[in-house]
Amino acid sequence: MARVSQAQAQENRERVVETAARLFRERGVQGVSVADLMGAAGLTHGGFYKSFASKEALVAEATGKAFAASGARMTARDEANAGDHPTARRELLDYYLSPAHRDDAGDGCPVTGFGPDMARESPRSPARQTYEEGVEAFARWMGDGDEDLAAVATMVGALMLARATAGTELSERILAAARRALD
Amino acid sequence: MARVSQAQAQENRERVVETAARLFRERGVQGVSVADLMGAAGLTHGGFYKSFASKEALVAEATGKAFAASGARMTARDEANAGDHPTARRELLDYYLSPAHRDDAGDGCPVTGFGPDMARESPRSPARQTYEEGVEAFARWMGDGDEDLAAVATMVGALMLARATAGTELSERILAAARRALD
DNA sequence: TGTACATCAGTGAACGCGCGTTCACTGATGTAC
DNA sequence: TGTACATCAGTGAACGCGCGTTCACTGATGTAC
Repeated sequence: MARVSQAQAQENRERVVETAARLFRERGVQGVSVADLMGAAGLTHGGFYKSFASKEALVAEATGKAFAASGARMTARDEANAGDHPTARRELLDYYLSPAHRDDAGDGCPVTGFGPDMARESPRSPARQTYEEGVEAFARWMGDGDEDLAAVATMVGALMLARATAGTELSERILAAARRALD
Repeated sequence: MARVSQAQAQENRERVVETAARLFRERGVQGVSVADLMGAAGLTHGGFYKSFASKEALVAEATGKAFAASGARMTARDEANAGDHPTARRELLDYYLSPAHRDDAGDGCPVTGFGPDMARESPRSPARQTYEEGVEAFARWMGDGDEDLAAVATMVGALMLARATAGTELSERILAAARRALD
C-alpha cells in the first residue's frame, strides 16, 4: 500500500484515534507504544507522524473522542427512556457497576479509564482540560441538573477497585456494595 | 564506596524499598526506572540486582511495605483516640479527603496509590494478593468490624479524581462532596 | 590482640531491546491541460 | 474524455536514547589462625 484516497486517509486517521481511545483505557498511555497502536489499526508505525504531531497530541484527541462517545451514550440513554431520567440513571448504574463493564475497560467509562494517566499528565495539558469537563458533565448527568460528585466518586472508585482485584470474589463484592449504596 | 558492613547493607536495602514505595505511588511503577530509584536512594543502579531478583520482585516488596505502614497508622489512630473508633474514623476521613493527602501521593493511601498499577499487573502476582488483603483490611477498619466497601470506593474514587483534576476548583469540590457524603 | 586473606556490597561500563521520532522512497491519487 | 505529471499517504529502515539486566572489578568488611 502506498498513496491512498483522501477519504481513505481520513478514515485511517479516525481509526487510529479510536484504537488509541480503546487501548489507552485498557493499558494506560505508557502501556501502548506508537508501533503497537498503528499495528492494531492495521498500519505501519512510520506513517504516524503524517497524521499526528506527537504521541501526546494523540492522547489529547483520544481523550476527546472517548468523552464525546461517552456523552453521546448518556444522551441516548435518556432518549431511550423517553426523558425519564431517574430510570436512565438506574440503568446506567446497573451497567456501570457490572462485571461486564469491569472487564471491558477499552470501551468503558473514560473518567475511570483515563484517570490514572491524567493524575500524572502535566497540569496544563489539553487532555486534562477535556478530562475535567468530562467529569463535570458526568456529575451533572448523575445529579439531574445539580451535580452529584459523591456518586461519581463512588462509581469511579468501585470500578477501579473491582479492576484492581479482578479475578477475586472481593471484586464482585465491591461492585455490589457500591450498587446498593447508590440506589 | 565499595564493600559496606552487613548492617549498612541491610539499611541500604530497606531504604531502596521505602523509596520505591514512595516513588511508585507518586509516578506509577512504569514511571520509575531502576536507575531513578537507586539514585533517589543514594546508590548506583548496578547494585540493584544484588538485593532484588527483578523490578517486579521489588514491586511486591514495596506494596507490602506501603500497606504495612498504612495498617500501622490505622491502628495508631485508634490508640490515639483510646479506642473511640468512630472518632478515629472521622479523623481519618478528614485527612483522607484533604488537599494535603491529594498532594502527597508518595506517603498516601496505598489502595489509591497502587490501584492503577494493580489493575494492569498480571492476575496472579504476589503484589495483587497483598493489595487485595489491604483493601479488605481497610474496608473492615472503615466498617468497624463489618466491612464498608462502599465508603472505601467513595474515598478512593474521590482521591483519584481530585488528583486527576488537581489545580482546578473542581478538585476541591470533589473532596468536599465526598466528605459530606461520608459523615 | 594482630595478621593474612577470602568474601561480597557497591561501582560503573556494557548488553540487547523497544521506545518516540525522522526520513528517503514508492506508486496510486488528484489535477492541469 | 484522455494524457502527463505533481502530490502526498503510507512504507520500512534508521536515529539517539533510556530501559531492565549483567558483569568484571574494587577494596573495606568479616573471619581464621
